[in-house]
Amino acid sequence: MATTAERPLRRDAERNRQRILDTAGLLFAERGLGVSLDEIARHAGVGVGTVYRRFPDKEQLIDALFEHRLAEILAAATDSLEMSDPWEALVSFLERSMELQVKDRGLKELLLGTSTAHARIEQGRQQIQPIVVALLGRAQTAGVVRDDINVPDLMLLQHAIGEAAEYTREVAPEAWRRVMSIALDGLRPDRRRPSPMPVPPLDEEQVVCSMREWGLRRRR
Amino acid sequence: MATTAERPLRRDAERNRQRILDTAGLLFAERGLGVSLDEIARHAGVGVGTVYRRFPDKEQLIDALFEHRLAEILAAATDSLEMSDPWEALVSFLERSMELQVKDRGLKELLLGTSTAHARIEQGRQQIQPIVVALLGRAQTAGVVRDDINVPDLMLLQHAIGEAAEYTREVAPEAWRRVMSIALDGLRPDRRRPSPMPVPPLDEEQVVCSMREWGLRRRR
DNA sequence: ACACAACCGGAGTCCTGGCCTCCACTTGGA
DNA sequence: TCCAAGTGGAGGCCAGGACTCCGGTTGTGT
Repeated sequence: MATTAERPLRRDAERNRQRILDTAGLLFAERGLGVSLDEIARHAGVGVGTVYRRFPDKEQLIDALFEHRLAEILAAATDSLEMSDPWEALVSFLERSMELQVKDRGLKELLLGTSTAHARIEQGRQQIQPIVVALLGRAQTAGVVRDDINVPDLMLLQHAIGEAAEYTREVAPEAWRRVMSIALDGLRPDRRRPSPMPVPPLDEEQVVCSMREWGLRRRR
Repeated sequence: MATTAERPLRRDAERNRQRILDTAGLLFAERGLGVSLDEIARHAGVGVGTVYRRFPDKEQLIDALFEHRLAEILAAATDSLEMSDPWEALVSFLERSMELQVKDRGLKELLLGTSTAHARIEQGRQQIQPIVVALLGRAQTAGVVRDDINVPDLMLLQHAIGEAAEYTREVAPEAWRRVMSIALDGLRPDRRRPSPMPVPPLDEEQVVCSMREWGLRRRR
């Protein structure tokens, strides 16, 4: 108690705090939660000390940073729930959620990773869960989604598609939509024809590039 | 020239060499290519020096180790090509290939990763490629696979499913088959009903466990 | 049985990279 | 003006991987 807003930061300090938050957001988004605080400091044009003074540990930085990101996914879920077509509703949520995760690698790691040690994130997840249950349930009772799948299947699917996105992110950042399209077609109980592909397929060269990029992204 | 089998190793040396190869195989399979030679030495019950004497660098160890693994995939491909039903042929290859990759994480990394610096692996890949083209082509002209997908799409799918497998590997090592089943249903140009799921879905607890495992597998 | 080249283990060096502390210097603002 | 608040970044600490070296051991040809 009496810890928050003890007293306003000096103006330069506040400015630095914001800079750190901003760059951390960027770096986490494009390289995942693994980036070091030193690196964030360097990119923010600020000393390491400054970072550590403001955020005693990485957890706090992450929590501060991802709260509203989580809220975005929650919003996507509730928005979708309001759509009248049960299939469109589910698809719209899955799509929006994937878009957010593709744009922000850190968010994805937070969503999929260890639950402990991020109370707020855990709480966010638990707000989202029932909505997903509702979305899936509605689609299934409407008969537009096969009923032998459950929510964990959707999670797995999201994770899988997310990795495909990761693989091609440098070369064809939208290619994951093809994978998703295939998966969505696979969720239907029956259908006459494939849904049209949202983006063109990868060509030979893009594959080679993706392989190279991916290879050296995991240091070796 | 005159380098191979210069002279047979002393018997104990040969025994150690084999031990190193064996344990390296195991460790690469379950933890990926990232494991250090020191660790391999420790698990093999052998000094680090012995490892480095026998395999001047990791590349050579890896090449020696994965040549026949690659051959297995190639065999899966050619075997499948001989099957009469074009759909069954494609499915059988994809399934076998995934099984191998799930069993051996190192193999997967090699298949998907950097092409350079592993000439033999690259060559193996190039033997497999045309067979996959044939498998897919045959299925498409037979009208059992939608024709707006190409080989890179299959790669992406494999990568994606592989990650789902990675995610649940400790808790439900067969769960990836559900994802694959959905994806396969998504590949058909049309169908009346979903194919039956090969394994039961994850329950709540398994999801939580997977999240935890996955979280701490990427150190943090 | 003996000698010795081949082989062994693993302590030790070097290096990279993360986390975090400390303190001499700057600066905002009462 | 003055000083508490704030700053930067050198440097300590530690983990862990790659690789070397050498005193000691062992297989083997004779």
